[in-house]
Amino acid sequence: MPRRTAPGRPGGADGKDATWQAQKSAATRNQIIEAAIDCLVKVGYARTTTTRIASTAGLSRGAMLHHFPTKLDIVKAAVEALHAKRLKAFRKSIVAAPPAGRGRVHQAVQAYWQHVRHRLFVAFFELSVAARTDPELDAVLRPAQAAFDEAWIQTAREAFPEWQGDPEAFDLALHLSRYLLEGMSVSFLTHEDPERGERVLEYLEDLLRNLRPTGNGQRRLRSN
Amino acid sequence: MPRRTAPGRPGGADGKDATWQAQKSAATRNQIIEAAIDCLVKVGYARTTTTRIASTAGLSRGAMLHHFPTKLDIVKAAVEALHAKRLKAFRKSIVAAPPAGRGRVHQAVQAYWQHVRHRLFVAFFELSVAARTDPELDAVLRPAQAAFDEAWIQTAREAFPEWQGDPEAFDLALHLSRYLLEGMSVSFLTHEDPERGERVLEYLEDLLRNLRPTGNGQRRLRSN
DNA sequence: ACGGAAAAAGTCAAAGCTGTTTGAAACCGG
DNA sequence: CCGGTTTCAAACAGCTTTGACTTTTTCCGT
Repeated sequence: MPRRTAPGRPGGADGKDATWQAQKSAATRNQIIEAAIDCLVKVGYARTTTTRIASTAGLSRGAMLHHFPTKLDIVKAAVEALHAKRLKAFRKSIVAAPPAGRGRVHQAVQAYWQHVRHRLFVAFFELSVAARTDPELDAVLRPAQAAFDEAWIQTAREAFPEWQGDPEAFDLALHLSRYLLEGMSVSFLTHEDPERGERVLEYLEDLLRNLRPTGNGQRRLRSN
Repeated sequence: MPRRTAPGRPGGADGKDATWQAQKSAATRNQIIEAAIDCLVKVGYARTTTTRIASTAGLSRGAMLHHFPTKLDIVKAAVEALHAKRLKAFRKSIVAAPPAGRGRVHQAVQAYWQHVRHRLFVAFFELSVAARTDPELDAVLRPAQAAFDEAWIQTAREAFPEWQGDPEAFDLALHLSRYLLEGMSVSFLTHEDPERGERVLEYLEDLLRNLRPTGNGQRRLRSN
């Protein structure tokens, strides 16, 4: 019977305090994961090499490879950590919304806008783009993304019960906001100066206020 | 006095028919550029190597390097060709819009939607993402992108004179459409199945119809 | 203190990439 | 036909990356 906690398990997972060594191992793994996310943001996926990750984490490549035998193992762990952090941050910002009034939509839009401006989104975005042409990475990212999307939508449903009377409007509002804000964020990331988003953000808030169900299940905005 | 047209100049640029050799040279360069764009779409920027471009173009790497001494030279030529093609395609699709009525907004939205779904947009997108973390590439792409944006906006202004009574509304409509459709396209490129865009496209058309000036310079949609 | 396990570091081979150089083939005007 | 130019192809050197393997150091229970 092994006498020590296996590497990778967080300390205390078996109900007993982990040895210092096991805790140190878990801390090193976390350090590597943080370094990987850092590299994704700073130099993009293509230049996120095992050499650069190890250097950023402050240990040798050999040491790093002891914890994660292949680069894909690091990427898997980074994807998992990334999505957990993003979901946690999103939940936290959503609960800060006022219970009613104009400020509620404003806060929700600002929350998602900050979400897509965050370095964690940049890291995720780099992985997404690389996965388009990398089947191995796609096989890792796709299920994780599906799980994230499911949890994200569930979080939004719970946070905005007043919309559930009109699921169709809610679905439209959710996707409209997501595409628009992610599109704007990507534009600012790649080639635009982030100075012209405010008008669009205000307009989106107006749209969501008009889309919001009024109690009779009917949206106010009508086509010409 | 040189007796032959310099490589790189299109045949007939000096007012005389180019030699067959010069035409062949121009055709080879075009072949290389097409191959580079193909590689960007198929394998992404990071894997678009000189080896792969030459192979796709159907000639040796040495031959290719005779025409473009460095990889950045190929990229520069590809960026130029890409933007010229995208602008041409955009202009062509815009003039197909009906002169008035509901169909006008529909056609304009469909035109831009097809534009951002096209392989040329994918190639441009790959370059954009790579340029975020590559100063050398950014130095090439940024001015080209600025010129493209300028020409694109000018094309839109000329194609939609009825909006010019309300430049603010036009600017909002333009950016709203762009961010939304590019965000949706990027989502479909990277991780989503392209099956849920229709509701959003219809909604965008409604928004644009509501934003369109009615002659008294006032938008119909109002905030709560 | 000791032996075994784990963590850390160093080394190696293979593969691939880029830009440079050299050589061969094709083209063209005199 | 010939010499010069252009296009094409091959070879080379230098660099970087990855995963595997070996060695060293640290840690821990007996």
